[in-house]
Amino acid sequence: MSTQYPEDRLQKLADLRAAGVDPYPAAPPTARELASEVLESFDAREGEVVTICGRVLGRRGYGKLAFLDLDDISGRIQAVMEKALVEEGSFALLKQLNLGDFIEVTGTLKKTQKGQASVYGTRMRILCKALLDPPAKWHGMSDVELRARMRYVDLFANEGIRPHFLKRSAVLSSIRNTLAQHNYNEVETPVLHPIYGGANARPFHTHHNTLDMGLYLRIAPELYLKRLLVGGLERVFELARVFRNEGISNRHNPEFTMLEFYEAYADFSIMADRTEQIVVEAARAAGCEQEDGSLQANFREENFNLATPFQRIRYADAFLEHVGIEATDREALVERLKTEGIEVTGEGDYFWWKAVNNLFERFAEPQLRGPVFVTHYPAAICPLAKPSAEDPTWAERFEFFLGGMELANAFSELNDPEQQLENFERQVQDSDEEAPNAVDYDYVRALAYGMPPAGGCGIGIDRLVMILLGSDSIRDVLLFPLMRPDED
RNA sequence: GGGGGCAUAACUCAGUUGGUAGAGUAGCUGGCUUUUAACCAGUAGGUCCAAGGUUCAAGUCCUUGUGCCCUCACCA
Repeated sequence: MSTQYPEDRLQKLADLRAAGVDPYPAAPPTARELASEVLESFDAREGEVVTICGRVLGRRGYGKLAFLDLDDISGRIQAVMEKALVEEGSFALLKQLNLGDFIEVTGTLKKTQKGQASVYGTRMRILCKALLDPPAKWHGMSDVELRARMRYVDLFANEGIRPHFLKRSAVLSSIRNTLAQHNYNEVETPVLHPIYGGANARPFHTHHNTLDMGLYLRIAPELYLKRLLVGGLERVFELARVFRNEGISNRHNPEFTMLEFYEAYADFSIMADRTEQIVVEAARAAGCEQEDGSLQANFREENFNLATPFQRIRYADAFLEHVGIEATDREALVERLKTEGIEVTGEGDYFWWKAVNNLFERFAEPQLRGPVFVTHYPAAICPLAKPSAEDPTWAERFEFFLGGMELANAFSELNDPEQQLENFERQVQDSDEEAPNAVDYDYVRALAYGMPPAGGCGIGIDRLVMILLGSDSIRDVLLFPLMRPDED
């Protein structure tokens, strides 16, 4: 990107400075009011003098009269600059004004002849001179690549984008509120991990110079959060940015936000209750509430009713329904795996169930529109979950599906250090390159000091926001999705 | 990584059969005291993504590369 600016802009800058006007004044404006607040109370306040600050996004100029549209976080208000009314020098500033500039207007609240509530300026001050033109006012900036690369332009040039992203903020606040209701504490754990774990994913590598130490960007905060349970922090959560060195798609970004929360003396079914509440409150915060009080999300031309309680079905039942075979019918499964071309890549339960789960993902998951909790996953593929007491074939685990996507994953946390060590060692032997690279012995030692029985849950926040806001692509809910560098 | 598509002015887009590059908006100059996509007149603005190739002639056809989008695979 060159730093060539249009000559006329540079000329205006020079003219302003020659006239003793600072195009980038330092002093913050005082007693500034928001556009929408002024407009809401306009009738009662007509005749009052107010000060408005904002970006000029519209201008309709006449010889001795100009209408300016000022845009701020709250909305838009029209300023009218009438030569007869403004103080010496302010009107001349209009000559140097461009769309995109930030200005401060002080003036009287008054309606125009057409009845539009406006600020009739008596004084105008340039707060920031823009050197580049905003996009065409009518079409805005619609190229998806440009919008993502230059989100700073997208946000002011396209209507509805700021409210859209503010809804994501509202969802995050709502999540914090919901967890606070249950006495959770927000914590921060390391992003730089010497050993990566807590999920199956390829990590990003990095390096610390002074310690001459290889590090990974975390793929999940899970193992650190559970160390906190060992330490006696009974209810903790982290809104964690995590990093996975994998493909990019309309539902994958290399860095994304995962909520993980852990609760001592709880189990996976309590985590399902929490998840349900978090999703419902988030939907309310995102504006999914309808006139009849119901919560509806429209995602990819499909409607999802978020009425509680959400459906809960067992993995084995869903498996039978959609795959057509009992998940424990080994003979029939061997046949089916063969016809589907799914290989069992090793000896033992883990590899067997991995292959079986492949069938589940292929045939059952696409049918799970949600909201639905699928419970009791095969224990062999749940290295961090506690096996069910009634039948250790199944783990106390659920995955939550909504909009055809897996949104959450939770279990009763495994707190048997010897079992955990065994699971870790088996994972490391797995030839799968996404499996953890080394046994986290420190985590096993932590468990050996005793971790209370607990439930834990992870929710993919970006995907939740996609569904609640009806965004087809994860890039539409990320302010700055990862892009290849574009030399221009 | 496989398959398909797109790339032209700051922005949004036209560009015919291969024949000298176009519009609207924004910008600039001038006019205008009630507009709200203001209007009127004038003016300026281009590495047609990049590099090759075919051709008398390429924005247009071919090859390769780059970026983005869609889709499949992997994942959350």
